[in-house]
Amino acid sequence: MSTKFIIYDIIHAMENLEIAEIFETIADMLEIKGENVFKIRSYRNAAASIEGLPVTLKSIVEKNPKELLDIPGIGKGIGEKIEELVTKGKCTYFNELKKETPAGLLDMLGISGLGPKKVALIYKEAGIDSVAKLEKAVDDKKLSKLPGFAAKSEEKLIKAIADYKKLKATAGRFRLSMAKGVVEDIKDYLSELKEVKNIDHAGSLRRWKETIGDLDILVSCKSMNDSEKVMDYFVNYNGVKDISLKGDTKTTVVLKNNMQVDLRVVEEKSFGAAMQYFTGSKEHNVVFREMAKKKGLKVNEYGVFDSKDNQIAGKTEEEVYKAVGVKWMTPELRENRGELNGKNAKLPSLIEMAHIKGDLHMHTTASDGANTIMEMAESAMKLGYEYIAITDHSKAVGVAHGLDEKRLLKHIKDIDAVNEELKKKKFRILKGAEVDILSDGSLDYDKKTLEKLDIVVAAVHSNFNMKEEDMTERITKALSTGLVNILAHPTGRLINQREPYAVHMEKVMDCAAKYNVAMEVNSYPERLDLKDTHCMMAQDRGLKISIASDSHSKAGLPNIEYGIHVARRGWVTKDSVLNALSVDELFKWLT
DNA sequence: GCCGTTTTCGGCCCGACTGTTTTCAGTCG
Repeated sequence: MSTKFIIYDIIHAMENLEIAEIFETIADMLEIKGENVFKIRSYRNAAASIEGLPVTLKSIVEKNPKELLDIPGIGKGIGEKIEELVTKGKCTYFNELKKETPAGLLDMLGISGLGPKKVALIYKEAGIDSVAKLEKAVDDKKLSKLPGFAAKSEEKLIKAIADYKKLKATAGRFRLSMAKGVVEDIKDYLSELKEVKNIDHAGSLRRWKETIGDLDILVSCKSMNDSEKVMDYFVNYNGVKDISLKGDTKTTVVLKNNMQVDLRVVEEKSFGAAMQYFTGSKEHNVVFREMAKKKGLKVNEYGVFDSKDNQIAGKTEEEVYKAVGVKWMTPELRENRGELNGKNAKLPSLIEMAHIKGDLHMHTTASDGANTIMEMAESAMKLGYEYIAITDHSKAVGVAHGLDEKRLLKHIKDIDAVNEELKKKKFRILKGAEVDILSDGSLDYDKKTLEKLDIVVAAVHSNFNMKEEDMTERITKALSTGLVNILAHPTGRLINQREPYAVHMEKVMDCAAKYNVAMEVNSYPERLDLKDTHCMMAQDRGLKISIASDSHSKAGLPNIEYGIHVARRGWVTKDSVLNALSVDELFKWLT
């Protein structure tokens, strides 16, 4: 092996998410150091910008490093650091900072109530540089000697350290579907109070982010005199474990499942402004408020105010946007990806539930589903669909009672029979299968059997032992047979367990484009792994996107809602969605 | 460190809650 190859192997090509994380860490270290706050913000902006990027930084650097400067939030300094990270696999500035900042200090920042100033103080005055040492110091009552740390601070720290450890075990974020269930329950509970006029949830859940950090709920009352009553009632919700803080307008609790919930109470004339404010994203709001400022206006959670501090908008979100000269936009778009003032300020017309004509991934009792072919079809008709595809597991997934050739052939006949029955209702069931790409390098069935199917969904099932390069290779091999119509969960990973590698996704998408394979946005609550950025990557390549429920019961069909919203976050339009096609158009695409 | 329809310097979003203060800094979202 030549030296060149050895070096390439050692230097692991830096991925977008890793680079974003390095900039976040740099920002944390600069905060502890007490650096200029705007410099710190620049690093955080750059990190956020990189996270939402639909292309790899590696591909930009390879093409032309100067194009890095076109990315919002990235200038000369950070651009150079990205180039160094991509080509050399390291960042000198980052390494220098690391030398002067003990790693444990960064962990300590994760403890609620401890910010950079206090961490720096504890480190300087008491030499504490890890969560473990901090825990011991609190136990030994050593912290109370420090300025600003009285008895109450220590008491709070003990709790905060315990919470930190628990939250770390759950990686700090929760699945969208779980968060949705919890928030609806709390909203039901709060609406029983007659003082509550309006109630809705905001935050990343309203933006339908794939994972949720905490819940934000907003309530409006006729008079702020009622707010205390609302807060008292809220903290008595039976899921509440701890009350973190409680005031007239803002209360924060931690639920028994360690989820944090913020409740805000505002007057009715401010409800829209508060919804806008707390829906975010933070980056979207910063740009929005800057735009307002340029027009001599001020935006906060109570409304839009003119130079004389008169409120000119605030009751509804629409009027808040309008007052600043922006058309209201759906929360999924509010990520500062150019939706406010970018070159493409013309917003896309996004896919909607009403556009969906069918669902191309579901299971029946033949493998691990709970309902029959007919039951699934009837439920789909109730949703107004024209067609579905039955795609039971192949024999590769033994635990799911996957079908071998013989059982698949019988399954096909069964589907034919149901199709015959539903003919007069003009409903069509496509004969399909979900094959597993990683199993043995084949597509689980021979070519003759696969050609009897209308549609083949190829899935990459979780395999934590397989190297990313090997996964890419197997996917490429499978797609190049020309027998696959849809590629499902190409990362093979479940959310929160491991992030997919951007380079892997880029190669897979290029391959899918070459063989005209659609990418699936999977709505199964445990998955949702084709993320917003992946949808953008797919659309950039002209790929069709299949938004599927992957339901294992008739009750699971409406879960497609989650996939639709994730696709909307990725600016997916109706034209890109495979299952927005009519049944005739779909068959035309398949052949 | 980034940015520009007040442009190459001088800005950079806004407010609630807490604890320990004696009027506010730190943290958080």
